[in-house]
Amino acid sequence: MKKLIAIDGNSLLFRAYYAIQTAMTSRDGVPTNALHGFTAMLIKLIEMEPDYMLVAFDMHGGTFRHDTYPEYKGGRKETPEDLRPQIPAMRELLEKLGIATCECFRYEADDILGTISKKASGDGVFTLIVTGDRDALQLVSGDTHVMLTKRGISETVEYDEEQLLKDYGLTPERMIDLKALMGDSSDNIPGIKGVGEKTAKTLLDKYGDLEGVLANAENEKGALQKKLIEGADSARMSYRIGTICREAPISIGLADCAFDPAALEGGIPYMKKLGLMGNSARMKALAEKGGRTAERGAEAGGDLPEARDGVEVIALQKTVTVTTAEELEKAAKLLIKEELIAVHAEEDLTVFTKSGALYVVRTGGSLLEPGLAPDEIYSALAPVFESEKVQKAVFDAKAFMTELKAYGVGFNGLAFDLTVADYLINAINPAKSLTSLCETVGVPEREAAAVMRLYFILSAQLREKEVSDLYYGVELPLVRVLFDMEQAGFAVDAEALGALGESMAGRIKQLEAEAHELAGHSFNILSPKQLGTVLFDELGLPPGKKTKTGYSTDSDVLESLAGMNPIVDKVIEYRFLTKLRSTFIDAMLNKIRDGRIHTTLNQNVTATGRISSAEPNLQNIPVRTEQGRQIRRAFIASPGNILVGADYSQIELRVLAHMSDDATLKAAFISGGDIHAQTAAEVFGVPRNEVTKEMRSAAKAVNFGIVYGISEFGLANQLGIPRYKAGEYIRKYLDRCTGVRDYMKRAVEDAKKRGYAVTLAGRRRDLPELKSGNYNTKSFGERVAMNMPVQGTAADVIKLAMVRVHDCLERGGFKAKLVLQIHDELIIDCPVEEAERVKPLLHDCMLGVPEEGERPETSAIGEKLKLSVPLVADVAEGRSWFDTK
DNA sequence: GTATTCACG
DNA sequence: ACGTACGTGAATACG
Repeated sequence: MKKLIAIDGNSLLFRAYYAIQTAMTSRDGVPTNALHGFTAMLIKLIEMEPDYMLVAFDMHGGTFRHDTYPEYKGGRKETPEDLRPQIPAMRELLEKLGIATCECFRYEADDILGTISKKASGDGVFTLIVTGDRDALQLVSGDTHVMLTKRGISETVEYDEEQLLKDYGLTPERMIDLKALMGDSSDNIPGIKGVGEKTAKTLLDKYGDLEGVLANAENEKGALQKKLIEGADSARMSYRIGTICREAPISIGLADCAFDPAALEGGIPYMKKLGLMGNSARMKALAEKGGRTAERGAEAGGDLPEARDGVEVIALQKTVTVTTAEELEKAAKLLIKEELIAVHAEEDLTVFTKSGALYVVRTGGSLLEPGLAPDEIYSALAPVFESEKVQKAVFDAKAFMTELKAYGVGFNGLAFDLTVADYLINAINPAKSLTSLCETVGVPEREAAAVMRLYFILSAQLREKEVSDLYYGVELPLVRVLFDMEQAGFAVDAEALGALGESMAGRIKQLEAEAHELAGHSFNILSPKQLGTVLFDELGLPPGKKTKTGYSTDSDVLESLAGMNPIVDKVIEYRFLTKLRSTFIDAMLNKIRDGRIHTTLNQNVTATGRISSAEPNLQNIPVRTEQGRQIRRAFIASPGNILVGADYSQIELRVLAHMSDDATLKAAFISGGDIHAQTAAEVFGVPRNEVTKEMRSAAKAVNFGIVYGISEFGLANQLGIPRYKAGEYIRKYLDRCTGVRDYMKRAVEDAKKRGYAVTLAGRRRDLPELKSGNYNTKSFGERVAMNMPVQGTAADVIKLAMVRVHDCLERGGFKAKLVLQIHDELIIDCPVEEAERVKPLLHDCMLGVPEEGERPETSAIGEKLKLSVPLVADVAEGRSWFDTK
């Protein structure tokens, strides 16, 4: 099927302009920041080998859709001064590159895209619309996809009907209804006032479409009913404004958009003139490639670049396209004999073998194009994926395993995970997609062929950075551990959780009413802006800190106001309770699937090596307040099971004691007892039995501060004491713990010298901040240089423990399963009869007892993580998470 | 989309 | 003189 790429020129330039704020100009002084971004994107799109290309532009001076409605005020933002000259420059460049452009009097770029894609569809041509404007999503169909840019233009998401349904829960046509209801402030589409995305979605789910919603207005309650009735006209107008025209009188046809890569050559001199050096080189390569392909008659592959940097490269020998069940069977038979394959599933499933064969398994399929359904593909290839003998390299193995699992297919024989390797090589900007990884590493292939190439390149980089043992010993085996934890999920008592929420409703209502009463009028307590007005302007309370946008109303400020006006306590409690309810009760209830919550555990997000949890985050379930902690009663063991939990005691301070080799700190841990009290005794120079509560809590703050890379200001802030006093504490601490003082100094010096901070297991974090001339940036870098090795080593320790626990449970034939990790804590859902054996197993693994027959890399990391102070882990059990303490 | 706030380690 | 504690994720408000 032929392919048209249709681009919204204005939208993309706008996005690129905001994404790249650095001032750049061409030789004759034209600003070029947006041009850089745009051409980079253009190159990316040309690499997709379109048959047709078109860039559409807005034409100003009133547009058809808008000025048919006199009540519509128009919503076009002023084009920034230094973006303006870039638009004609872009058009000139496109012309020289032989890429068609189009504008249409009284129509927007959107309408042109809508019109050309409809034409293409009629001619049996597939269209990819590229824009930053979500409005375009209404154009999605079987043969029209929309690629949206995100975070400026660096990331893109391609929407087909399925993806749209997944992200928005709506069909393309209903996207217009959604906008008609919720409006769009950036386009000045009014919608219905007071109806946001959530309400709009709920209404559409209930009544189908906009007219259905409006017809059923009287079925809704109170305020919403009123809004719907009063806003009906506004919504209908918004609907018409929001509907992209697909019959615009454009002067261009599909044939005019025919794209010839060889013609790109013509734009190179102009690109150089504009100062787009890097991009012009890439463009030139594309032009040459295009020329050659044209001469040879579009023969794919065959000209892979030579091996570089001494890295082994497997040349492509042949491409096998699989479109029928018979071909699939044949491919499965051949693949099962392979020792190593690279696999990638994005649009098509691709497999690249060690012998250089590329299999492209066509998914989806349509009347026009053959293809296979995912369940056919996966079940036919199941023996390959499930075989330990066929080793596999994958971009994101956990995601792939999750995909397979949805079709009941397992996965074994993980040889390499690119995302995890990339994370060890550069933890700060982990790759978001295979394509972006290819770009940063400079790999020309795509899909499975790229996975194979990257496998060789990244494994060499792991060796260079001396993180191979950490990778093969901990991070790679951890992929399956995390996958199993996600799949297992945490059992939740939905009724108990719901009841807890119900029980709070009355109090929340009461507090709200009381706060409004005390303010003398109703207002939104959760709006920092409105709350600030009430507290500081109307009630005359003294404002403390300020934020960028106005008064700060955070809990520090509110605490300091307590007692000055009874409203303050109401606000504090109101905030607290609504936080518990919305984040930890309502949101959790929405995430329960067959009685369990399945979080996603991210292995490549944090800069220090920790794991993070999302959708939902189970690592921040309340514990510090008694009322918040009640939520943990709803997190329970499976029927017939019990939860076994264990947490490390003071793991970061123990790691610090080891790394600094500080005599005082080490002695404190070796003798055992209360570390904060001991620190207090040292800092305040009193015997242990004379340490007061206040002294202990001050010492505790100092200990935290030390781990974070202490500063006088930070400690003073935390404790609410004057700076000189905080300085005194720190000096006293460091005078007593000279080993820590030396360590801090050394940590910064070493990081400066090496350019990165490093943990005991060898995990690195690059620290370009240390080279900065900016005091703040540099100071931040210094604190990170002190903190990362400590926090990161603690992460190394518990990750190693997780791999061992998982392995021991599996090999011991236990039914018990790890279900959660919270940085220094592990939780196992354990059959009652296994508990007495699982508890010591968990404890041993956490304390670093090596396992018999584990892989040598794991043992090597175990050796590196042996500390000179004892590790302590407290094990407990209970029916609910509340009880495992 | 960004800012603010707050939950956890 | 500068202006901060380290690492996360999520809900809400608002332009």
